[in-house]
Amino acid sequence: MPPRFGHYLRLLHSATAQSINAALATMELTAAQGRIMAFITHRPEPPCAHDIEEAFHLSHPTVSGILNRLEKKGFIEFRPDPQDRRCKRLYVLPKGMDLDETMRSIIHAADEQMVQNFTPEEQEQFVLLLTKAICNMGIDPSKCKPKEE
Amino acid sequence: MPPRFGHYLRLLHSATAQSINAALATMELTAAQGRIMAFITHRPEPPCAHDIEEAFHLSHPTVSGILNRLEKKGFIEFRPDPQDRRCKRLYVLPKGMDLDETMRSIIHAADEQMVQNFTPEEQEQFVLLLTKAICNMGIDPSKCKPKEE
DNA sequence: TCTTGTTACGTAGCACGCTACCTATTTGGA
DNA sequence: TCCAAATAGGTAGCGTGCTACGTAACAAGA
Repeated sequence: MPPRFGHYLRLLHSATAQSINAALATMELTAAQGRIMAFITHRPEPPCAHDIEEAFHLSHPTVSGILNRLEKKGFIEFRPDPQDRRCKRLYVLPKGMDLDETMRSIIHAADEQMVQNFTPEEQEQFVLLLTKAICNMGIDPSKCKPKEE
Repeated sequence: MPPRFGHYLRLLHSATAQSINAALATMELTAAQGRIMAFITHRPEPPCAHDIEEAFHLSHPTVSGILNRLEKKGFIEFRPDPQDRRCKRLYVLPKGMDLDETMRSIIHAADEQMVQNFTPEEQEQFVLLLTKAICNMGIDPSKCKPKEE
């Protein structure tokens, strides 16, 4: 029997994404939009699009599309940076601030559900194996840290 | 520090998908198309679209789109089932057969790369934790077995 | 200064995943 | 038999991911 890690990875990833999407649907948000809202909200300084590309390891057209949808829905606002006119700084509007706590708890709950019956040692091992595998695929997980900790 | 399993999962999944996509690009295939080609090729009987939906846990419009692209490229062929006119049976054409070995080795190589420096115990543990997490998200991994084994 | 390279972002176009809604066929019970 | 439910699949429309290409602004060396 071949390893089939890729197969299991795909199953688990899509299951969690769908779970989060379903829970966030009531507040007009998707999983991807929620993760990025959390990132912008909890930054010490208003980030620009490029910061999100690095933190989430996404291409810039992908980020651009998500930000445009967030702006259209009134969750965030773009303001030009006077120091560097190439950057659009991202500001969370009140409508976006309101969602923050509920949204983060939903995303957190999905993580908890995934490992609900894991022992603390298993959880630790799971993170260890995941990060090790990510490194094997040529990505530095420490450079993709959406939250400050 | 929160668990952030979802974040790592997303990173790892997209990294492997991109790696496979890059390797398969020379033969006009994507990762999703390759996995489904392998499934159809190694079935004892020609499957129908519904078999693929179950094996990969995908919605039927998703499967339908991938199959249509495979047909357009001449890798597979649809033939109506005389017993049940609702089904289109999927037949691999010679052009698709030719790719099989190379394609499977590419997909296998990505799995190997992911766990290249894992001990056999770590590999076993990784599969165990992944399947356990998949069950926690309400999916039965044993019902999603793309290959016969 | 000017030119060249890098950086931040825009747009086009595509694959893949979904939900929602539709048709056609089969199946099973009254 | 006939009607209703279940099943297989189609289409529309959208969000998320990508590559490839273009533009504007910044940065650094000749």
